[in-house]
Parts: sequence; C-alpha cells; structure tokens
Amino acid sequence: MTTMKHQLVPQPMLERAARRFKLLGEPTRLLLLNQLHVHGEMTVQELVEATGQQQANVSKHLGLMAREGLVQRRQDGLYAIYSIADPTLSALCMLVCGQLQQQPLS
Amino acid sequence: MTTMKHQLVPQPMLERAARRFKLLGEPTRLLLLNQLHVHGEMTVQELVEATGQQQANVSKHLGLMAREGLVQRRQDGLYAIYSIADPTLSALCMLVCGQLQQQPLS
DNA sequence: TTCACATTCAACCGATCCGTTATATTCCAT
DNA sequence: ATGGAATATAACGGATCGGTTGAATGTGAA
Repeated sequence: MTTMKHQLVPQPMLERAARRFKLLGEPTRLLLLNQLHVHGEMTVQELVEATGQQQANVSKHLGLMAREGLVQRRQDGLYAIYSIADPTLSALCMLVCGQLQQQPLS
Repeated sequence: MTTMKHQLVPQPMLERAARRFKLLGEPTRLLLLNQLHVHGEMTVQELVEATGQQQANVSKHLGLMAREGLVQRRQDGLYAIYSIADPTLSALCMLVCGQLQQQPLS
C-alpha cells in the first residue's frame, strides 16, 4: 500500500491559488467581504459608509475581487450592487480564525 | 428568531487573519509548504534543492512562516529541520483549489 | 583551535501594492 | 439636451515585499 501524500496545491494551480490567498490577505478587503457576508448585497456607497474607506479605494478593491471571481457585481440603475461569489469563503475564514485562536500569539 | 449572520472574521482578528492569508499568497511559499507537506520534515538544503530557490531566500521565507506559526523549526546538529505546524493548512488548500477549479478562469 | 558546512542576518534593488486625488464614465431625472 | 449622482479609471507617492548578494553566526569534525 502506497502512502504517498498528495500535493497541497498541484503545480498548475500554484499561481492561481497564491493569487486567491493574496486577495484575502488585505485587512481592507477582508473588511469589505465581512460587510458583504453580513448584509448580502451592498452598493459601493453602502460599503464606503460601512468601512470608512474612500470611494475610489472601495471601488478598486471590489473591481479586483470581482475580476478574480471572489465577489460578483450586478447593475441596478445607477448603482453597482456587489455580493460574495465564492461559497467557500466562510469556511476558509472559519478555519483560519479557529487555527489562529489556539495558537500562541505571533 | 434572529437570523443575524455572524461575521466572517471578527474585528479583533482582522489583522492577524489577513497576515495569515497573505503568508499563503506567495507562490514560492506555497511551493515550500507543498514540499513540507509531502515529505514531512526537511532541512533547508533539501528545500533549496527541491524548489530551485536560493538558500537565503528559502531561509527567509521559512523564518517568516515559523514566526507566524505556520511551520515549526527543529534543530538537529548542524541542520535546521522544518515541518508544517498548522494542521488546517491542507483543508485550506483543498477548499481553495476546489473552488478555483469550478470557476471560469480569471 | 582551526576549518568546513548549514543556516541566518543585513543591506540593497526593483517590482508590486495600498491609499489618495483628480478625472472620466455612466445612468437617471428634469 | 443638461445637470447631478454613483461608480470606475488614471496617475501618483509612499510603503511593503521578494529575490539577490555578501557577511555573520553557529555547529560539528579534525
């Protein structure tokens, strides 16, 4: 019986996986995702008010995350309405937070 | 019955969670973790040979990940032996890779 | 002690990235 | 068509980061 351990991330996906992780590695983006997760759908303005960030900055982060498929964008008249597109996001954050809690502070 | 959605990442943990995600957001570090996951324990030299990276670079990345509790370091005579310290890492990568596969290429 | 080897540390460079400011675009109401 | 509001885009400055190079530290053998 072979006990070969499978790879963590198969080579062809290394780049993409890193991009996805890096996308989550920004406090501001995590803040935006937090709001979207709690409220479901939000306009850019609502996210601006909820996070205290500048409109251009919020727009830029949302654009980035949308292009990477992490959030999705829907147009309603004058407004752009964003929501989370990655159904695994919640599980990811729970794993990370759980692990961080039972770990001597870094 | 209240249907309040819990936060993705509680405020006090935002910074740390982002740091953890960012740590995983580098192809080279993912490569190192890949090797550690497959082989269990490895010296710096073995990781250098396995990844083709410069020794100083490997050492720097390992030091970073060790300080953040992602890998652990054990000294054996002349050698520094590293291994993965985060038991959730495998699940994290499986989630991300699985999600990336069923997603129109970004 | 002296030497060789494994690893870490420090300094540097180029690239990337975040946040801001200012300008463009798009859509609706009048 | 004109004006105003929501959003996106472009350009910029400062900070961070990854990789390299060279020196320093530490460990074991002779």
